[in-house]
Amino acid sequence: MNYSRQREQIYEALANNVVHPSAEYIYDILKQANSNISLATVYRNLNKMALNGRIKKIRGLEDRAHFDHNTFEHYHFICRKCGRIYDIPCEIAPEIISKTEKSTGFKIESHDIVFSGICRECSENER
Amino acid sequence: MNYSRQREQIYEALANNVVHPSAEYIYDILKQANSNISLATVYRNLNKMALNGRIKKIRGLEDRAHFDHNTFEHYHFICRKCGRIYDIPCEIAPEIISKTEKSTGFKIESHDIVFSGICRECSENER
DNA sequence: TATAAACTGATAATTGTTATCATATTTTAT
DNA sequence: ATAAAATATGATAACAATTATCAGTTTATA
Repeated sequence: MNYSRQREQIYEALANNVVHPSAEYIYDILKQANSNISLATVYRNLNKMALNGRIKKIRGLEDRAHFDHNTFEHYHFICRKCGRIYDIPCEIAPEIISKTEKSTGFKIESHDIVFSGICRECSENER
Repeated sequence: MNYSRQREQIYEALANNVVHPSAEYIYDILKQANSNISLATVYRNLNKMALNGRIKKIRGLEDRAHFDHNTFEHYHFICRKCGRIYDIPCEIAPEIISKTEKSTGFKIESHDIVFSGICRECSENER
C-alpha cells in the first residue's frame, strides 16, 4: 500500500471526530475543509484501512456503515432515536470467548457487543 | 394491525428455517412454494414484525439484513468466509447491563453480541 | 352489507456502495 | 535524477438492497 495524502486526511477526520462517522459524513467534512476529494476515495480508503485493522467498520441499525478509529476492545451503544453510536468501555470475561470456541468449533477472531435503546440526550428531549 | 395471509406465510418460512434468512431468501422460498407474493410485501412484513418484536432483525457483515424468529436472548456468530449466521447460546452476566445503564445514563432496551471469524465448516474446507 | 382501515402486487424511485477508466501520484530500479 | 511500474485519484456510471407509490383487494368495524 502506497502513501496517499487523501488517506491520511480521511484518517485524521475519523480520529478527530467524537462521533462514529459514516463515509458520507467524512466526505462532507473534508469537502468543506478544502479539498476536492471524491466520495469514492473516501469509501475506498475506509474499507482498505478497515481491512488492514487500522480502523474498524461498525454496522448499526441503519443501512449505512460507520467507522471507528479506536481499535482497542470496547463496545457500542446505538440510540434508536437519533442513530448515534457511543463507545461503551465495559468488558466481558475472556473465558466466554474460549468457552464458545470450544463448544462450537468456530474460530472467533473478533466480537462486538451492541447495546441499543435510548441515549441520555434523547430521553431528556422526550419530556 | 390486521391479519394477513402473506404475513403468516412469511413468519412460517422464517420460523421453519434453520438459517437466518435474508428478505430475498424468504421471497424465493415462498415464490417456489406457490404464491405470487411480492418482494415488497416480504420486506414490509419483516420490518413490521421486527418493529413489533415478533421477530428480530440482524445486521451482519454484508449489506443485506437477516432475520431471526428466535426472540429469546441469544447471540450470533457470523462467518466471514461464507457469511452464514449461527446462534450462540451463551450468556453474559445481567449486571453488566445495569452497570452500563448507570454509568452512561442510557436506557438499554436490547443488546446483541456478534462474534465473527471462521465457522467449523469453512475451516474444514480450507484444508 | 357498507365504509373505513389495512394490506397487496407491480414497479418506479431512492440510497449506500462499488466498478470503471483516464489521469495523477508514489515507489522502484536504473 | 529519471524512466517504468505500481498504486491512487476524481468523476461518474452501475449496482444491489430497500423503500415509496398507487390502483386494486382484503380485513375489520359499524
